[in-house]
Amino acid sequence: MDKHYNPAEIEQKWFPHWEETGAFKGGQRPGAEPYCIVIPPPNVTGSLHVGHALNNTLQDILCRFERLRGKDVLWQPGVDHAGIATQMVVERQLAAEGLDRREMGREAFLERVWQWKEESGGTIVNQLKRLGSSADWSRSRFTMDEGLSQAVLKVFVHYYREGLIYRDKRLVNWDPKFRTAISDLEVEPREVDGFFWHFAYPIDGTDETITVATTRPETMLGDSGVAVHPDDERYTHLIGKQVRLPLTDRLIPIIADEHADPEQGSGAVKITPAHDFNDFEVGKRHDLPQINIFDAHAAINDQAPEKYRGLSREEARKVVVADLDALGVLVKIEPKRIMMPYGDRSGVVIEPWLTDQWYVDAKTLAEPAIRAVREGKTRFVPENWTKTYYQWMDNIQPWCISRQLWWGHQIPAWYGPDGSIYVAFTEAEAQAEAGPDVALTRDPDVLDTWFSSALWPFSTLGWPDETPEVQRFYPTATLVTAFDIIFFWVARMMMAGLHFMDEVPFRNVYITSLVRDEKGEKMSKSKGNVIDPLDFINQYGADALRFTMASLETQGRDIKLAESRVEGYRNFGTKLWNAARFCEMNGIGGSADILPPKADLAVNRWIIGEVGKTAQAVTQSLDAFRFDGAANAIYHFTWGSFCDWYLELIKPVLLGDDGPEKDETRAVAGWVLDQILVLLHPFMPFITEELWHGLFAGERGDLINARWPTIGADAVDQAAFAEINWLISLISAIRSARSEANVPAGAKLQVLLQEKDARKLSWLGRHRDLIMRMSRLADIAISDELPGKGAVQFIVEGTSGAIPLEGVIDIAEETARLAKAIAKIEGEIKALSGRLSNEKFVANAPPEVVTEARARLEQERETLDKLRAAKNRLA
RNA sequence: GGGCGCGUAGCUCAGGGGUAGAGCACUGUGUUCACACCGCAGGGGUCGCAGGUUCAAAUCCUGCCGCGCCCA
Repeated sequence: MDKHYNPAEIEQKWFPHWEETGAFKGGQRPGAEPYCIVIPPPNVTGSLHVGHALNNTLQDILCRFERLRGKDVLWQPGVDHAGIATQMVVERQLAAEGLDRREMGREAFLERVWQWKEESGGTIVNQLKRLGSSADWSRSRFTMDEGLSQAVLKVFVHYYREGLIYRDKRLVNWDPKFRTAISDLEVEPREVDGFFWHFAYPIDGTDETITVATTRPETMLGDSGVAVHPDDERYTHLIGKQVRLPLTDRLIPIIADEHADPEQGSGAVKITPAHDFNDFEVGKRHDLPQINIFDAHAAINDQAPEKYRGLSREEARKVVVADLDALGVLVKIEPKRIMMPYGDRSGVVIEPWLTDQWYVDAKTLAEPAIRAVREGKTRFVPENWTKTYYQWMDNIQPWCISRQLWWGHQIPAWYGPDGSIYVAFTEAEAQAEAGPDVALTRDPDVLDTWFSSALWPFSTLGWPDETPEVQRFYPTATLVTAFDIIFFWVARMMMAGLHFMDEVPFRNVYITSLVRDEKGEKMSKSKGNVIDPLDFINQYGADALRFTMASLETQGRDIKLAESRVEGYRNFGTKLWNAARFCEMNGIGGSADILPPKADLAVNRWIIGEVGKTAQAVTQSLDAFRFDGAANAIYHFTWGSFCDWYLELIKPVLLGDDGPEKDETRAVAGWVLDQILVLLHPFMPFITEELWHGLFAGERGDLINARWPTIGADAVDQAAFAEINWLISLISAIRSARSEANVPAGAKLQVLLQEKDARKLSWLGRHRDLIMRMSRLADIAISDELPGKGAVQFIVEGTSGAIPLEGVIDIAEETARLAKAIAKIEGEIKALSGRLSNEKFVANAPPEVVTEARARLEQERETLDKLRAAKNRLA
């Protein structure tokens, strides 16, 4: 083995090996329980960010864990075509070449997109591989693949025929930059500085005016009413009268509607049904005309007076305000913080716009999806996300699925000259339905990307074909994803899965934490605080990054990712590496056996028990999705128990003469190291696979296919546990006493122990040399009398001890040290005896708590006596 | 306005009625043939505040203060 741990070298070596040997392939263990995770498909335009790194680390931990447990694991990977994002990227490229998609035509443009996808679309997949993701890459899918497109087609047609998809003219969130509709979820409301413009509209046939306030004055060109609250007495007399709308000279009614808030502004509000979601509803209630004054670019169209036509929203606002001011209609302008909708991709202000679009009847589909969670068929972890899911599902709105883009699944709908609609699998079928002489034109729009993502858990497995994978792996076990796509994706998969597969798409939904930067701020490009996980991989290795992610992944709290943690876990890798090297140097190797070797020595029996406890802790934690708990358990065992104690405790045996003790110890040490490698493999796959091979020359296959430990906490040998615990405490106490008395590290001293207990004396006899070695002593003697002056004293597990140090001890300092220990223990005794003398405590507390308190009190009193005696000896 | 969550050691966070924990940072020290990306030893916390429930509260309940997120 190399003297130094070099993550980069190891990682390069093992990933290709695993892929080439087919270790990631699902369906290899026909007799075993299937276990399937579908990857949340990253955007084809994407590159690895910390969110992906976290998410895929956790998925990989689960998959490797279940593989080691013997399940037939399929981690289904793939990539999403990301309609708007991808079209943007390619359009930007075209623009740089002076080209425009509309000029080149749909077909040529799509060819360009595919070309781009082939060349640049694989970036994120390679990055996921660098992380060590053990997905079955040979089955990788793309939402625009032939098979997945078939699934989309089938779903659309079926939904349509069942009346779950329909075409409707409604207000949509219109993105004037991309000139497409987007869904509610793609709109990002932001609070910005704006104004409230107050206008006094003249009331027809009177000298009165009615004042309305608006944050969007230009929309007044499309006003078709003014609303007041029915109970607002200030305006009761005006209801039913007409306003002469300035600039347009149109007459519009004053209506009573509860939408008008008497507390807001003047209490009267202008109604623009074609350009505001609330006003749209008000307009419908009162049958007001919907006057659409914008074109697709959000410029003023010919519904407005000629003067304003062709002006942008921003220009129109200035001109309208100026003109109203000139007419004396402008009452005042009030600065105000207002909420404005922005497109999450385009960053421009979204325009509520009246268009024909396709909708999914989400409300109907949501019902079974809500029920499935309520009945526990799908479980959210952490559980509180269930509420978020219900809250959205209970208030779900029709889902606008058409997008005025070219990149995506084109909607399988054809229109006749009279506007009649034919939805079919093919054009021929539509034609057949329409009749031979009807000229059909296909709907040019494509579907929302999430429409295809919603089918991901079954479309990737081969549906609509009845593939063996669909049979075997649906429903999938666990979905690992972030909370921000519970609505976008999780909910929609639930709906589609239940509708077409008649079964939930996954049993568990594990919602990961959000990764923030070191200071707890959300990472964003504009803030410049984005951490590139690849930097950490390059610097510290994928294993270190993965372990960091796992150990920081606590349920329900954001992750603040600090480089120091990554560095620390790289150090952990180095520590393990060196421990393995030490084993190798001492003839310790792995074995092909999963059960612990026979052991007589207490240290060996002890460490086997510790492995059992650790294996149980890691297993239980992973079963409960407690990634932090699992990572910490294996970390502490490896570093704290194995390296710090076990390896030190067995050194005398290893350095001593050959014989059965040495053989046994080598066998146990090798077995323990094997268990560490298996337990750690889900977290740090590369270094563990490397060591697994480095430590065993024979044939036992790859670690990725090894078997998870079968022992648990029942492997603990109480006698060995007591003995080794005593040993560790004694060594620690001596070390501590030396250190506190500032004894030079090199000084070899004598220790005197006052001990009569036969069991402890036998332990002492057995470990005498070891204790001397590990606490740097020249001699250990049993003595009835302990020296006071000129000695450091300590009490450990009921044993008094002293280290004579003629002339070195500062008596005052030593007295103070003992006094401090006495004071501390006196406090504890006081608290304990206080509790025990409380009748109610003795009567009400569980008996074992009372017994334990009594035992502890006795122990503490004994220690106190010994501490006092030690202090007295100093006097 | 509705919902969710968080305030525990200098920092980052576990814990969750019955002895306050970890990692990092810090301090001292370095003998030993795995490891200075290390060893050994150590300091450091009225568990946000105030009430309540209980024999017992960091933990459960209520209110308040501070911080964050989601939805309207």
